[in-house]
Amino acid sequence: MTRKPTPSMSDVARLAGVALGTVSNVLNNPEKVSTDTLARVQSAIDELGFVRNRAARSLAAGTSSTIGFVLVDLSNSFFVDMARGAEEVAEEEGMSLLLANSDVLEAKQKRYLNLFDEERVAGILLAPIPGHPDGLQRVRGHGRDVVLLNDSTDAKDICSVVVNNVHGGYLAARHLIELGRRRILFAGGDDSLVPVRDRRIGVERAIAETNGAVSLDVIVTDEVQAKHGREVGSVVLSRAAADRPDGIVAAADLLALGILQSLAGSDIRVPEDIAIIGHDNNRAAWDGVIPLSTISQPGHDVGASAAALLIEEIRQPARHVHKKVILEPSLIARESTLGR
Amino acid sequence: MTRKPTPSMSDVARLAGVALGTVSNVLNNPEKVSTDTLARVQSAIDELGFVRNRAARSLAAGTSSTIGFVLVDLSNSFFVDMARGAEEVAEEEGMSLLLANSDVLEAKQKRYLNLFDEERVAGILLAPIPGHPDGLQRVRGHGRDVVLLNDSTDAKDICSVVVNNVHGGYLAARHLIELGRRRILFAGGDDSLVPVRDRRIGVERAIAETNGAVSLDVIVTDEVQAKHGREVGSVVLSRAAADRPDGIVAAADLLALGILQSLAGSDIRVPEDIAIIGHDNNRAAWDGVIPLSTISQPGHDVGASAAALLIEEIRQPARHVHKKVILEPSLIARESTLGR
DNA sequence: TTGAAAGCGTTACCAA
DNA sequence: TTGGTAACGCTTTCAA
Repeated sequence: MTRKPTPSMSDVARLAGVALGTVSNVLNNPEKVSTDTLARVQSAIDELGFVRNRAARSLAAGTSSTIGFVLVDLSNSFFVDMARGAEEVAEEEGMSLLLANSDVLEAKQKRYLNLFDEERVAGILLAPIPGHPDGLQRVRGHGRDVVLLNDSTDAKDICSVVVNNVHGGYLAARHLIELGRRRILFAGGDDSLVPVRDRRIGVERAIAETNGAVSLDVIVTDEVQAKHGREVGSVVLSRAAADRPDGIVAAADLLALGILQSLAGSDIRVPEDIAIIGHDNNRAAWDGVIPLSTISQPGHDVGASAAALLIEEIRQPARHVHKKVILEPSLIARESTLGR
Repeated sequence: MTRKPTPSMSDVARLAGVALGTVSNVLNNPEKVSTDTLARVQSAIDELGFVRNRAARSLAAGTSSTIGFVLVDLSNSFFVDMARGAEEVAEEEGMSLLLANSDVLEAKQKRYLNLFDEERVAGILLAPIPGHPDGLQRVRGHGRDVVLLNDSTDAKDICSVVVNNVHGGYLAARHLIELGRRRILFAGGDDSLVPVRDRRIGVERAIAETNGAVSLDVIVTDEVQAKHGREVGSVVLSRAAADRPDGIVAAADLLALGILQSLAGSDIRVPEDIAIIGHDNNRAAWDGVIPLSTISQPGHDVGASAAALLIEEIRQPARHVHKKVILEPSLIARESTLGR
């Protein structure tokens, strides 16, 4: 099979018997071309199977219409939601969104940031490795527009969109308190995980508002996977009934799920004896045997706002003002707190 | 903030006091440059904060080192696994992988296929919308190399990597049979979903091998979500005990999970009374209260093989032979069939 | 080893 | 409205 060289605009021009610039106009400013020239060029394009060369295009025009999104973890539906939200906005605005997964590896994050930089994309969305917005400064230094998702920086010259995790923790605790729970347990990782720390702070705030009517206990886990939740469950089970909590706020749904699992093997009933609420609205959570109440992250909106911010920055650099957008999570109550 | 224009190679050349071609050599053939010229150019690059322009690069060189992966559904971990597998291989081979999510929408699939085509990527990986490898022929026609994932076509001039779903169904049924189950139920969507159909065929094959010792019953669901599984559960519960299956093969894990949920509310014990096995090894499955046995899709390997095939095709078009690679799924037995 | 110059396929401008 | 032509930033000969 002989592979014909890809036809170029000049091939099209020759076949249609017009000048090169005219072909360009047919593609980019069709209204500036007479009807029959347009038709002639169009059929030449079809006949040749011509496909625009974006490399040449963006080189000549000095602009690109694609946005690069470097995200930390595709296995986490929160980030996939962001991608979807960003994609919708980008599409509405006539831009395309390309994804790169850093997979929680600094080296990859740096590589892809650099790739998009070399690619001269119109702008970059970055959901960085927690606490590692590396390479960001480099890219910023090159004048490329960047918006941070689910993370923020002290730098004032960059937009970011984050979720109010403090409020998330607060909502979770309030929910349990309103259901009449008086001995609350917060389970989560240590303070190095900022979202976890914020959620705990929110919980503490809700507890404080009760003026001592509700007690708070905290168990710090190594991570926030189901496995660690099962460990929390064992600890709870090992206590005398009177010392057990009647409500648990877990810093993540998988953690909550683990707790649910270990409690399922005992005579403790959920939510009658212990109500449980998690965070993130993972699919794993609501598809469980006991659907888990949770604090839902507005992933879709995070992505959409970030993309909107980025596009504004790209299109109106002069009037654009850098800002930090804070989105609110919301409560989704299911069986693990409400019962059937 | 005044935004300096991005420096180019000629700026670097001027600052370093060398010719343009020398700078290019420093970047691409450093061994052809004397040590001190190299150092001088390097420091000029650093001083200016120079970043290669890939558009110009690929335009001039006529080649690209990025691969585009258009995938159908980022919410499905199977495809995310493929992306990860493909990324690993691409990275080893010095290429970058960019992702685009078609989100089960034909229009988007076409758009992104076209984008990568215009971008003149080195090659394209496509995990198409089931039964809709649209736009594929167009892209292929332009001479771009494409490899199909989790789908195949009659066309002989294209590589594809698929999973042997018939074998998956067979493995699932064999597992139940070996555990002593004699009344098997297969639950899944209708035949328009090829993977589901294939799994059913595999189950039928395993049943046939028993020469009538094991019976098969089939329930066709609208889709394969947890919700539909709960419906299947109700049907089973509504039957007289003697008419109930003692083993269920579900075409997907979410479906199995739904069945598990509705059975949990009854006095039927899993797996003592009914053993259940799903398909796909979704996280939702193994994080459940009763860890679900499942047939695991080799997503990672599908992605890795596809990327390897694509890169071979890109690098050695002459000696490359198009092939269809069939990967085998494997059994992961957990509590829902084995018990504790 | 280094330098100079010819493309690569577009866009954008100016003249016709 | 159309045609011609100079960039765009790089790679790749070919000479020096």
